[in-house]
Formats: sequence, structure tokens, C-alpha cells
Amino acid sequence: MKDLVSRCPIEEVMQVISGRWPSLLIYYLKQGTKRFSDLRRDNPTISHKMLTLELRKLEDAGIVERSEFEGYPLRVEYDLTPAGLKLVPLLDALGSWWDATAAGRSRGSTLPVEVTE
Amino acid sequence: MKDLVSRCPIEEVMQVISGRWPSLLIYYLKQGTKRFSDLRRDNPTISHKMLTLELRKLEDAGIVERSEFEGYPLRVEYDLTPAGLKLVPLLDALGSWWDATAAGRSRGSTLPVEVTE
DNA sequence: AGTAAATTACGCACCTTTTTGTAACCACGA
DNA sequence: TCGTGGTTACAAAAAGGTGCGTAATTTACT
Repeated sequence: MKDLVSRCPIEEVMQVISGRWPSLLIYYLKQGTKRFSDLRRDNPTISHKMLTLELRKLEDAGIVERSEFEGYPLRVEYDLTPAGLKLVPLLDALGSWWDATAAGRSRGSTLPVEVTE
Repeated sequence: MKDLVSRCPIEEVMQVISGRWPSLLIYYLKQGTKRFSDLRRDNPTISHKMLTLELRKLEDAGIVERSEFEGYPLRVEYDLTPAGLKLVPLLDALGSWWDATAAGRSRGSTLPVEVTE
């Protein structure tokens, strides 16, 4: 994903939050400060390479803050920035929208979805 | 992107609206009914393969409605569904968020970013 | 009148590009 | 030697592009 210069802010956000990991990482970081290894434990199927890449991307986007502490085994902490925190409800809104529109979709899911409308 | 069964609605939405095209297609469809070739004109850099794949995905997600008309050269129309329309303001909100947090980011943009720290 | 070509919205096969995974390596100190 | 938080190189997988084929009918040319 080369940094194609897009005229549209929506395109730009999507470049950052698109994909499998960003929303998950934001979700876990919302719970509070996390270390690199915490995030790997939270999400065991991400490779360490992906985790570093995605964290870097979120950091560049101003969503995540990285704090490095000197020491024995290097310690690095990750947090959501204030901007990142503001993003959370927007993602939640998407999730709610998805649930709300679930009726229209064809899913073999076992969960009976009750819709009044 | 195999249909990994995710427990989280946000993950599921992201699977649908992630990537370069969905937000753009939604943007253009918001302007009203569009035909396949209209969408290609709106967005000249998408290939016909991608356009069909993405439209299919949005259709499956209940965001886009496809209407096929019998005839000479086959005619197909695409529209946002009511659910799709409800998605629009959520994407707009993401765009606004991006613009609002623009100050924190490091861009080679010509706009002078003033940082106090 | 007869033939050729264009049109629309794709599907399919092949090939290239991009993304992601894997494994090895780094420094440091317990 | 292990654990920390990485980087790098190489390999595998996934995504995406290109071009051809298709239907049925109109239009264009001769």
C-alpha cells in the first residue's frame, strides 16, 4: 500500500484502519497500557513482524503512542493517544451498524437474530 | 481474505469496508443509481475484475443492491441499500476524525504543522 | 441486403505485484 | 539460556491486473 496521495480523508483513514489488525489492536489498547508481548498474547495469531508493522502504522497515524523505557530487557509500552481514544466510538458505531443490518445478510449463523423492524 | 469467523462485529465490518475501493464505491453510489460502466468512469483506475469483486462483496454485505435488466446489451444498475445509506454518515465521521486529528501527524504536506512540544 | 463491429457486464485463466509468514539474528542482563 | 522488542532476508500466499471470450442486439459500412 504505497502512500498514494488521496484527496479524500475517508480514503486516508481507511488506509490506516483497514485490514485485520488495526481494529483489534485498538480494541485491546482501549483496555489500557499494553506491552508488545501483551498484545501478542491478546492476539496469538499475529506474527511479531505484523505486530511491529501495524503498531508503527498506527503510531504514524497518531492513534497509538509508543513509550520506550531504558533497561535490562528493553521495555516498550503502547497506549492509545487522545485521538486514538476518540476513534474508538466511531469503530463501535460501525460494529453496531453491522449488527443492526445483520438481518439483511445471508449467514449460516446459529444465533437467532431478532429484529423488530 | 478467507471468511474467518470472527466473534467481533467490528472485525466483520472491517472485512467488508477495508481496502481501497469500498469507501470510494459507496461514495459514488451515494450520488444515486450507477451502472457498472458509470462506476468505472467514476474511478478509472479500478479494473473490471476488482469492480465486480468489490460490488459482489458489498452486495453480500447488504450495502449495495444489484438490479439486472434484460436487454440488448445487458444493463445492470447499482444502488445503496437503506443499510448502505446508514453507513455513509459513519464513514463521514471517520473522515472528519481524520481531518480533526491531522495536526498530530507527520506529513510531507505543504501545510505547515505547528507543534509546540 | 449482408457482413462486420460495437456495446454491456461480466467470467476465466494466466501472470505480476504486494502482503504476510518464517526463521534467524541482535543487544542486554538475570 | 531465556526473554525483551525489535530488524532483516527469504519464501509463501494473497491480491490485483490483463486480455480473451460471451450474449444479443443495434449501428456502420459496402
